[in-house]
Amino acid sequence: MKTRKRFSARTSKIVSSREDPLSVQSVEKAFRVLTAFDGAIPSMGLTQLAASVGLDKSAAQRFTHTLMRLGYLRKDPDTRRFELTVKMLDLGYRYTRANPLIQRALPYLLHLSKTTEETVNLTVLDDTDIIFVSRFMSRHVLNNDVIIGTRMPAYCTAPGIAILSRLPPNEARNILKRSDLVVFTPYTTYRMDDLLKKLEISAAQGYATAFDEFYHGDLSIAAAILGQNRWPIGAINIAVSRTRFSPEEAVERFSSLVVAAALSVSQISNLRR
Amino acid sequence: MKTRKRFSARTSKIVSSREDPLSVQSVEKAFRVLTAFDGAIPSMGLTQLAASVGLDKSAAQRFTHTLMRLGYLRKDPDTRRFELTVKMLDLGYRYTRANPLIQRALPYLLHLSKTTEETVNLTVLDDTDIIFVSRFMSRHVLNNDVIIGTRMPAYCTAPGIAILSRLPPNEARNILKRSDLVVFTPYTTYRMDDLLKKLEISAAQGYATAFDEFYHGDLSIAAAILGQNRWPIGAINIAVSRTRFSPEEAVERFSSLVVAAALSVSQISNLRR
DNA sequence: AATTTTTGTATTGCATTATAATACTTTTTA
DNA sequence: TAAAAAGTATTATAATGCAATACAAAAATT
Repeated sequence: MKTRKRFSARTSKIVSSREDPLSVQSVEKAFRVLTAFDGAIPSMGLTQLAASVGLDKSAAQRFTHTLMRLGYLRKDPDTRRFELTVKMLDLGYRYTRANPLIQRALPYLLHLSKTTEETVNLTVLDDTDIIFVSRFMSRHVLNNDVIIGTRMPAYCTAPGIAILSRLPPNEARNILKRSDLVVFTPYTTYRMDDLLKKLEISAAQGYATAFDEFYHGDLSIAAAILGQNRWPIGAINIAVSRTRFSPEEAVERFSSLVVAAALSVSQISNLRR
Repeated sequence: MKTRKRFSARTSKIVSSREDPLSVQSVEKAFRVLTAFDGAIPSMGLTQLAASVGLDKSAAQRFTHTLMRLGYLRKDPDTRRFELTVKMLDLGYRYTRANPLIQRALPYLLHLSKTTEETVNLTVLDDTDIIFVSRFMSRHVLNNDVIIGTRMPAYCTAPGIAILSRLPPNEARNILKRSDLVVFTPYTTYRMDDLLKKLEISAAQGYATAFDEFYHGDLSIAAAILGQNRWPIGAINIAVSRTRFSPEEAVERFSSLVVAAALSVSQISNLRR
């Protein structure tokens, strides 16, 4: 009867291991535990954690123990709740330091930041999102809760459109199709044909714009960075506040700077096709 | 007889598992693989990776496979070398968002940053190091390769001294003893009794200073943030360039601001003992 | 250009490791 | 104060992860 219980209990696991026998399930579970914590759920007790990641108490126990030993998790001695440790930052730090694009772009971003005194970002694409990987905020900055690691949908951001516009058209189209096209503001471009038109315009002029599409009052101008195969590997953008510039002024002032910086970081001689 | 076989076959592993049978070794190995990459070694082939983390090729194969499936590692299709993906940033991001100290401190840091127009940092202690967890750079910034996640030795930084000075004296002493006291500049404080004196001064005046101790030309003033038990949980510092201020001017201008901000973020009514 | 060596990929039987049940302890709630 | 819930510790079992091996594909060398 013991065996029977076990059998029924593990059916799903057996299936999943069959699907990919090379994959180490313990590792996957450990990451399930780690990624159970975020801004909404900053700490959990063992039972709560176990429930939230779909493990039994024993398993949760072993993984929390392991992750504590490795230093990524700590348990508050009073509340006995688990929380992430600062060592988690090491992981992101490793990526930043190991990434040649970020290292190569750094001086250009700094230069842009100092000459314009506006907010300058480097972003990369991850499926349907862009992720901020390097950021220099101006003192006029609008938005303080965009930090390194923040994700935004590609379709409604200047960097996202700039990157998509340099992908083969059907690739870009696929990404847009997969995207959850939410209307964040009255100015959000969300209709597929409007988005495709934006891509065309971006490809033609060499830079993309997004005015009030995600945040109210945010004017953003971006140009894609291309790798050796002319494949877009990221984007540089400048973001300014509508209170200080009109869209036209912003384009006039910053588009050529952004394009020039993106070209400098690109591993090719000319951004145009 | 089973037990006997176990014993002979895998002596080293048995030892380690005996020491801590609750720990999941696969997870530990996965993290060995992930943390093999950094600025110095941004990418590796399978064999090289296996050698560098002390796994055989089979194991390296399974862990890279697993980590790729989870999205933290990618393999360049041309070079077949592995590298970290931007998903690593998610992990650090989770910590930042889940950490109540960082969230609580944010508005005060922003305020400091805007009013002073100087570089403002929030740091926490991790053993003998401080780690930058939040940072607002001024345009006069000296040092561009300090980013979120950067570690520095506590003993030669203002935030480090500020934090240590609020620990029980023998705790602070133990940390200093464990520290590798490197002389970075001619002004680095590295003798134990000088360091202890710095702690005393910091405790007495409520803020710590570090002038040219790690970077030439860097003047830093820090105050510790205390938790409910008056235990230091981090520090706020302002860093300015010697080209623009003398140490005395910097102290005069910024020490009270830093102390006030740290007190505001602290969960107590008064920074003094 | 051919050969050797190195590196990467795929497969499999075996036994160690991870598992999950259970018992026990402590804390919280009623 | 009792009951319930949460956390901790232990252990037999078998499924998982292991490492050997074979195969394939690039580099490196001749």
